[in-house]
Amino acid sequence: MRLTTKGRYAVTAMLDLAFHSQQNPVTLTDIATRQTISLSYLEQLFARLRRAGMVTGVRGPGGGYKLARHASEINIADVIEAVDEPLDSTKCGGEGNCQNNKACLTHDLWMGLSDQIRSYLKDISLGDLLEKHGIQEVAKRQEQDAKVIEIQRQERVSA
Amino acid sequence: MRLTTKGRYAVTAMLDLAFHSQQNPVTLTDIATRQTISLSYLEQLFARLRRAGMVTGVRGPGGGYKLARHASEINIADVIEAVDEPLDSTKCGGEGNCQNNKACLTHDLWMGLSDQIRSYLKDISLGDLLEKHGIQEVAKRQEQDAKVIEIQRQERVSA
DNA sequence: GGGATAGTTGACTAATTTGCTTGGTTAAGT
DNA sequence: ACTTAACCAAGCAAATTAGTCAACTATCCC
Repeated sequence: MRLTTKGRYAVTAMLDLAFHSQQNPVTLTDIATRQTISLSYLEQLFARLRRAGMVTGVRGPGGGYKLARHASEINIADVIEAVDEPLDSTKCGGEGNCQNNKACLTHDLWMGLSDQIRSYLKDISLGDLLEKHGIQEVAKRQEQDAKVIEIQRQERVSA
Repeated sequence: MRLTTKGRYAVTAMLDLAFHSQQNPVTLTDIATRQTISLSYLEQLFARLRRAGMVTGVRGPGGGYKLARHASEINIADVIEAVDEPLDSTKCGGEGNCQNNKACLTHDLWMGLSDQIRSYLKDISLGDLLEKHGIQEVAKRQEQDAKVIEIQRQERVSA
């Protein structure tokens, strides 16, 4: 289990998606604008999330992404593991043969620690986070900000 | 709070140190041999650990490193944060101005999550890990393995 | 004192990952 | 047809990881 900015981006984007895709699909462009993540990087992350079966893509106008399951049934650990590399763990792929073909301290201790963190994150769903106090206000403000940015963009285009 | 291989190396090395430095200081060469981590990489990690006041260096023959405090008073979170970069968090250094000078979703959610992981790791000390079942056996075997490697090295030198 | 041991420091490098860009193709709605 | 937006792929700059090399300093033992 690793915790990097990549995982953070994925969780943030999924959270944004969970919040805004109650009825209609949400475009990556919208998420990119609201969360200030580059569109193409989001595309890469969502390709993995889609392959992991966590989101479904809808093509064409009015399309975008939706959660494949309810927000309360998608946990943080799965999101992070979907975008992270297959987590080679140490050098042995969970074989426990990293040192002279036997288990090393890393395996017996860090792996246990890692499992505890994973199980901790598995108990937290996107739905749990959405219910947290204050999220609604932040998300609303981001919608407003996004509209302002959109208006500015259109003014630049028509100028 | 980030979790990468760098932090894992640091925890593994500190654990090895905690186990072997009951009486005498332990050289980085020994740790490098037992844990198969490159000596120079260990040097970099221990330079940070020393600056963070977690270990003390003893120079000269018979020297090496010792824990600055008792193993039960050194927690995992501190070890990881000592070797990791000053964790710039997002783009704002904890200022909460990452998006249009206001807080973003990342701040309100991921940061909270990160804090929970940190406090979780703060409750686990090196001493706790040492007491875990099975550690003693692994460490003993690693000592044996290290001796074999040393003998092989000397044979190559004298040959 | 002189040499061996061992920590300390710093500069430098190769490989990998991260985050992002560019330029497309394909499916679906209008 | 045209637009929208998912999907796909190659490539690239910056950061991070992991490791090398070389010089220097403190300490112990003979």
